[in-house]
Amino acid sequence: MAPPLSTLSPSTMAVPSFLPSKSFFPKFTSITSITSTPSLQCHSSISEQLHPLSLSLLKEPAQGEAVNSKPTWVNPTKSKPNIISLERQQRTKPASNRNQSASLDPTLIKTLISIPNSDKSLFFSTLSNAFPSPPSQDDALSLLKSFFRHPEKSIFLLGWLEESSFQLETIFYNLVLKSLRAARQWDHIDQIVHQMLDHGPQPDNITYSTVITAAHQCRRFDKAIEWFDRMYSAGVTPDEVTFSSVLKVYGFLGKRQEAFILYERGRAAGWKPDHVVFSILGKLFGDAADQDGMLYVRDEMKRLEIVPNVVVYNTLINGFGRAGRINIAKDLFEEMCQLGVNPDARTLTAILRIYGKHKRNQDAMDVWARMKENRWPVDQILYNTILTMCANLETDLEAERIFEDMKQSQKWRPDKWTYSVMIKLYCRSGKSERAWHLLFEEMPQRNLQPDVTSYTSLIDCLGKQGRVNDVVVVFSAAMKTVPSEIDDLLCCCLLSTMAQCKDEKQMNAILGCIEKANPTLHKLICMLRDKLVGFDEIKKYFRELLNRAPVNVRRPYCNCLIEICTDELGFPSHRPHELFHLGNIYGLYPHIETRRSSEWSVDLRRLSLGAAKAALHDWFESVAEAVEDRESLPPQFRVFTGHGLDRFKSVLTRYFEGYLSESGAPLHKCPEKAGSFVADKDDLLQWLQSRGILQAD
DNA sequence: GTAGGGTTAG
Repeated sequence: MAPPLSTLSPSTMAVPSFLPSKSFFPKFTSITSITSTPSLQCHSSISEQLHPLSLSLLKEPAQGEAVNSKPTWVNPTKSKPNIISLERQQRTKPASNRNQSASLDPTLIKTLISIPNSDKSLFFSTLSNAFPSPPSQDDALSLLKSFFRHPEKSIFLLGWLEESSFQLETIFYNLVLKSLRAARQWDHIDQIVHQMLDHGPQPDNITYSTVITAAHQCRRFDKAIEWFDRMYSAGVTPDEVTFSSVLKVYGFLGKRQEAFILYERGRAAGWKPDHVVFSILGKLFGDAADQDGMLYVRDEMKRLEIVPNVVVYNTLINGFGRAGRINIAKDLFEEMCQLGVNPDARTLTAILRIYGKHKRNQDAMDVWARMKENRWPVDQILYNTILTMCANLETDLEAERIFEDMKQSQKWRPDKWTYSVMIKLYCRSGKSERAWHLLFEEMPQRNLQPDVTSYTSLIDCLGKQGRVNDVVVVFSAAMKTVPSEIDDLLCCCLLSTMAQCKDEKQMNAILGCIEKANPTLHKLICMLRDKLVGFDEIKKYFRELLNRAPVNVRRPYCNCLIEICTDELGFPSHRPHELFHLGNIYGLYPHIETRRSSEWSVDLRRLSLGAAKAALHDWFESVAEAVEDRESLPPQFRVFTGHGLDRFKSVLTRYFEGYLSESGAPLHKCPEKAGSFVADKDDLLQWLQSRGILQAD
């Protein structure tokens, strides 16, 4: 029993609801060493694993039919409808009239291109003069190809050919569509394909794949899927290229399940996919950090005995890196080297980025040495990635050496990305003078326009040093050069500068910057300063601010706001607590409190100082509430503040040592667990009562 | 761009 065509179309595919959202692959593939067994491995295949699933997805048995009955093709007079055509559509060269196919006059093409788009009649008459009799197929195609960057001219030519009763085959329309795709003219494309369906010539696989990729590029994903569906109803079975175009659309939409089901259906029809398909699938799963999906791609290739090429390796290495599976990425990299698949600049960019990000110094240095030894190819992005890697691995001297090399190089000169990495590197270690020199001296000398991240780094660095006036200077420069790029991260750095302000004058200077950068934030700060403004109104503006900010900046925003309210800048004393409460409402501080029968704890690590104080106060209150609610309490309470040798990691602990002893809290440094303070239940409750946080019995 | 499909940086 073959499914009716409509059930083959992807938009009507059922997606089983029991599949987990992160990865829909059953956990069947154990992660095995790739390098040790480059030959085919005997994994149980996913189609075997999903056998019962495929019965419900691939076929839709009639009611009453046993699920395990073997379907038979009962109507031999009709061909079996297929999901995919196993033969790729061949490009056909149209019959050409060799007598008239002399190369076209380049001045004619220039003349035609120079005709204003408003003057269609001049375009037509110029053509008619040049071709008293209809042009050959070859000439018409050459003309169309030379109009690739001039979609209006492509359309004109098509119109003129139609008028000249020229035999227009599908290839002519396909070329026009390509020209329109380059110009991102979606509506025009849609219109032309409809016209083809209505009046001919009929669209073929090349038409549909051009249309699907055009819809993708024009961000009309709904249309991409719609046209894929439509080709089945028009009786055109997609081939591998059209299939991969739509798989890519699914990838962009994050529709992994749909892509997987479509792929499996193609496979079930006997399709043997090529490298391009696997690289699309690899990216699709890699972008979602879906390890099982990527392992599936790898295993499928092994099953089909296809050795990945460099592009497939690149997508998989990137994907496993994104999923945090550094060792698998490393194994893949070593495997490709062993198999003689030469890494290119993108491979090296991928692997070095991963090693840098995850502090794999030794692995990084090893690859770098091999790069020099084997003279592996380099490009600008790879150069900058190596620099970023050095910054991540904190090998600043090496970074400086590479930077100097680049300045001397004729081929790989520093660009704005290079400068951004160096500025960040200097700012991280407090070398604001050097960063300043790069940003305001060297970059203009080299005619490089900094982007916002460089300004943000420098503002952050100067802010931490309390150089408020310099922060204002840098901000003004940013407003002048990149006003449209000023973002929430930069505003966060302005806020943290504000917490460093010594007096009203400094604070007003920063407030002035914030007013220009983000009026909502400015309004919120003014409200926070006004003791008459209530919680609900603060909540409304806070929410508005957070909703507009990207997810990764929301918590820093809240931290910084708590910070400025904590410092003695004239904010009402209850603001930090209110803001911390709001941060909790919006899920910015998850998993801070833990309650076990033996111990309750609060984890203040990774909080700013002010936020940590607010969190601790909040915790004391929640303990008091538990007492009042007669909950059973553990014998011990613990506060984590973290530990470490560097200044950043120990600052919270040192601060709390002072704070806790000043306030007489019975939390004492715990020798067994570094970076934490403990209190006995009775001592803590007594102290909470003495502070009025807990009512006396 | 060879009438259609693939991979890199805060």
